[in-house]
Amino acid sequence: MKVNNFLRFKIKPMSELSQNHINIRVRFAPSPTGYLHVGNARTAILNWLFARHCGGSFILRVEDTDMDRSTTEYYKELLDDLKWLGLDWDEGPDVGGDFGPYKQSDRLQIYQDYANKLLAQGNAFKCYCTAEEIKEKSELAISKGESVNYDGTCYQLSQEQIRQFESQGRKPVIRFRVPSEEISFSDIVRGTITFDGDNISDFVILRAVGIATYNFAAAVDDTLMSISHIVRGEDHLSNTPKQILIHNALGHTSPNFVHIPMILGSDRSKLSKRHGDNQVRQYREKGYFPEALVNFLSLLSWSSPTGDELLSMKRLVEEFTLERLSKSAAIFDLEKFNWMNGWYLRNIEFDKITNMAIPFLEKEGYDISDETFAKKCIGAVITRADYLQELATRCSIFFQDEVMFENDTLMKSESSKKIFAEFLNETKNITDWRGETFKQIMKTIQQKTGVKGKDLWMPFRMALTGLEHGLELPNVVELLGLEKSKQFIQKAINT
RNA sequence: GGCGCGUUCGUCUAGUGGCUUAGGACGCCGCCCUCUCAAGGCGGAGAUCACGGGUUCAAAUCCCGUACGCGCUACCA
Repeated sequence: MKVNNFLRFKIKPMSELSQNHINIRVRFAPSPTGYLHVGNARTAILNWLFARHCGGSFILRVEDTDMDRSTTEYYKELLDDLKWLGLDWDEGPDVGGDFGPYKQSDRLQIYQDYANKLLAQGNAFKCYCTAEEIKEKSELAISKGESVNYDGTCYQLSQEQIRQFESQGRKPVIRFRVPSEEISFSDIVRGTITFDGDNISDFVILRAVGIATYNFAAAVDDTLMSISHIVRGEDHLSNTPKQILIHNALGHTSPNFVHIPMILGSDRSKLSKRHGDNQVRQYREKGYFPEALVNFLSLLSWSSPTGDELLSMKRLVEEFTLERLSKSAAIFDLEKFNWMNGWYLRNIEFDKITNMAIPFLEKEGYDISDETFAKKCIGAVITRADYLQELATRCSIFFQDEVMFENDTLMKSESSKKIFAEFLNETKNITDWRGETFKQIMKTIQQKTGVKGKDLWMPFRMALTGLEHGLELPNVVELLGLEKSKQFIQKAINT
């Protein structure tokens, strides 16, 4: 039987007007079971933007109730990646706060107490069914076309039955008893959403080992931490009625819900390793910029009212509102992200770029003892790279001792041999070697040999860099220096 | 299987009943610049607004249905 309890569960919708109040409290609640996923990063970013836009609080809560998969190593890396993104939090496991502790593993007693309260109130019950028994029953239900619900085996156990289970060594879990009624709530992105309790199974809130499960811990903490808006991924939409049920049973008011769309891979399935890099750390290691990642990720399912896309953190904070969140999932388009990062590469202050790029050059094994030289190399290739690792790779032409030709047929022609020979001849007495000098020599070669344009420049580019297309040669030779330039041309002649 | 959510150019999106011959960005193509390739500037192609019904003088925008996609259905989060 369904009892319409709509009014009881209805969440008062909060308009953007009231969001300007100071008591906006949002949280990012990751579990430290791996490196930060870009989807989670986007959730963190949106929470942070919302909090900063409203002058509210951004809280970091670590959900490590899965003891098997959570590690302190990942916990540290998580914080590190969030900081790298430029996010900061007002309360969290590392900075403390009035609503701590902020690590769920430090709150286990709280969950046990609340579970006992629900037990005493009759909102929960001990269940001795094994995982195997439950699985068997749910498969049967599916085969019959029914929704997979707990069948109530342990609702009314006698003392005798309990004794029997205990003597078998069974440890009970605590399940929440889902009432047979409608659960309705207002999602700021999606509007009113209604679930029927009859379609929700009695779910475990406390494991046999006494540790709370996600839905329970999250529901308890969100109210205890006075969270005003839960901004999280759409994959939690179906968890929401369970959490509301818990809030309600505990006599708490539910926060506002904001379910943001998922980020998908190119084939529209959930973004995973298969699609390439899906961790913040991977982009970080390739030399993408945090401000570019934040910019790009915030534009997945959100847009500025101005229509602009290149947005600083400052502008994102100023312009971000929940109203402009879209409902549909977005594909992570690496090509567009590359473009955006490339834009940052070319627009961030050059000194900052070089400081960030130098470690990447080092990693390539280049000799960067001459910093001025390294900077010039970076400047020479900056328009041809989208991220620092690519930039470093492109700098190889300045540090290699030998040129590997992409295509050597170009250099075997009569005219190529002629212009190369002329080059060696012209540089015999040169001491002052700059790009201008090279240009002059090229002009002279052209006059003497009659070779010009592509036929003149292409062989030189191939001889000096090994590439058919690429940099402005005067720049290249200046950085290469006279000796190396001559040496490379000599090698080209011998090819 | 059940329940929930979603669906505008290849991709990210604007659009909240007439301002829309559906706008912008990435990518693609062309032109300019130029020794080449980038970068930059300019321009172009690209969407019967998933499909089918309604409501309305008028619908991408409101309602219903269908299809497809995604999520949840764990003693994961």
